[in-house]
Amino acid sequence: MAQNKSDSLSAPVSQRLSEYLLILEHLKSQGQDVVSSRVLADSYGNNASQVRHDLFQIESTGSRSHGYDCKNLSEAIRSALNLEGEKRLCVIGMGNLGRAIATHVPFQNYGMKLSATFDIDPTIIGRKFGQITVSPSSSLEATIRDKKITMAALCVPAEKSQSSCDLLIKMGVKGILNYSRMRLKVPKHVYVQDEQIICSFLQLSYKTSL
Amino acid sequence: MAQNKSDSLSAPVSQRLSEYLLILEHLKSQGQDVVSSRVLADSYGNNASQVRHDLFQIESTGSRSHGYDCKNLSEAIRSALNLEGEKRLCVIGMGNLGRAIATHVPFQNYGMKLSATFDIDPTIIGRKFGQITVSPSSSLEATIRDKKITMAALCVPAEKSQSSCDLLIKMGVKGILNYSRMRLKVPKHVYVQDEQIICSFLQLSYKTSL
DNA sequence: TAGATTGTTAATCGATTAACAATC
DNA sequence: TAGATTGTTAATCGATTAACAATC
Repeated sequence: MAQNKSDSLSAPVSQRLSEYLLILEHLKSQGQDVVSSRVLADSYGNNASQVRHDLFQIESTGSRSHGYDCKNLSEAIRSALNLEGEKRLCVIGMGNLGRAIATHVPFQNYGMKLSATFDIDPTIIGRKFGQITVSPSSSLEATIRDKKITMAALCVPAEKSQSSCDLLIKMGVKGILNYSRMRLKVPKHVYVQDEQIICSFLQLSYKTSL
Repeated sequence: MAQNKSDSLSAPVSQRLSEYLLILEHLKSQGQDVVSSRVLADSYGNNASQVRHDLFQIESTGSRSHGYDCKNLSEAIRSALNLEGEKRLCVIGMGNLGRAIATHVPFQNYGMKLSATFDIDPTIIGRKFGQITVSPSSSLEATIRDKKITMAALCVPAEKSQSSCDLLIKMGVKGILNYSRMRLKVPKHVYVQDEQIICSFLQLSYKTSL
């Protein structure tokens, strides 16, 4: 057995594991039972050595000479990424991006549950996107507390983002995906991941200009 | 002087440079003329040493003892990221995510121009999001050719993504931001960046579970 | 068995951080 | 001048790749 199977995974590794998981789900849906590190690597776009090195860090159980059982591996990755249980999250700001997230992201397949969505606009409050009816922002504090929400996606305009963020943290939210155009100031115990869409385009622009 | 100022930047560096650029634009909008590596680092969330090391790789011109002139630095980063000129791009699939991109991403501030948006749904074709009226997917080939579009954001359902992608590549598109839930198969000369939103949430979930 | 593919360690490579001289 | 901050190199750290024995 040995070492650090239970230590936390580095960011590149956990990132890749979650992408392997999506690939596995797709393979399973196509009736594939087994996959080799080679095939996984071809699909992800890295190499077999890295795939095996990544999987070596979790409780994975490949069969030497036959590759990995898709179902087992999917479960091993889910376990390594702590996807068991049901983490509750909310979306703040139900413009087009908030709607896209509420409507199309398959949280329930990955141990998450979208428990609430919020907006301040009276013409949006009460509408339903995905499974959820939009609540007024004024009910944010009570809702987060009552539904024990621990994560949030922030999809509000730049001016509103820091104040929304402060409120979320005050109510005990531990992780925030920040889609707003402002960087957030947060205490150390809160995890913020910046997802400014323009940056993806800047990267795309740079890479295609080489 | 010396070495590799004109060589291409590594992915982590170009990534961070684009985020520094956003921070600089914000500082400028607040009337800040000058910024130190320390302040930039505090805002980005790394350390001053890394900021200087990153900026060292481009034609930046800080003033020892006073920091960097925001305007100069912004221009130096723009130049390093090849943001000069006007790169034309399109969005395929005008559901909520396509609309969010067309409406809220400030392409024109960063050397890009959204030249077309496409959908197959007749109830969406002809509507206007951002500056652009949605075109029918049937006109995709002609439009990409005529408007010399070189980049695309793919926001279509999983089933449609590979065929849309093939068409884009056939018409000469060099870079694709893939928001669809499928990994794409592309020839080596095409750059694809996967942006599956669920992966951001998986990462958030993992980090907040530690 | 022979062939394929994993598990695992070691080697390489690249990215981050530290340090400090240069200088505004 | 003294203090602040950059520019730049070297040291450290971590991530990726290579290699191959184990084994199904």
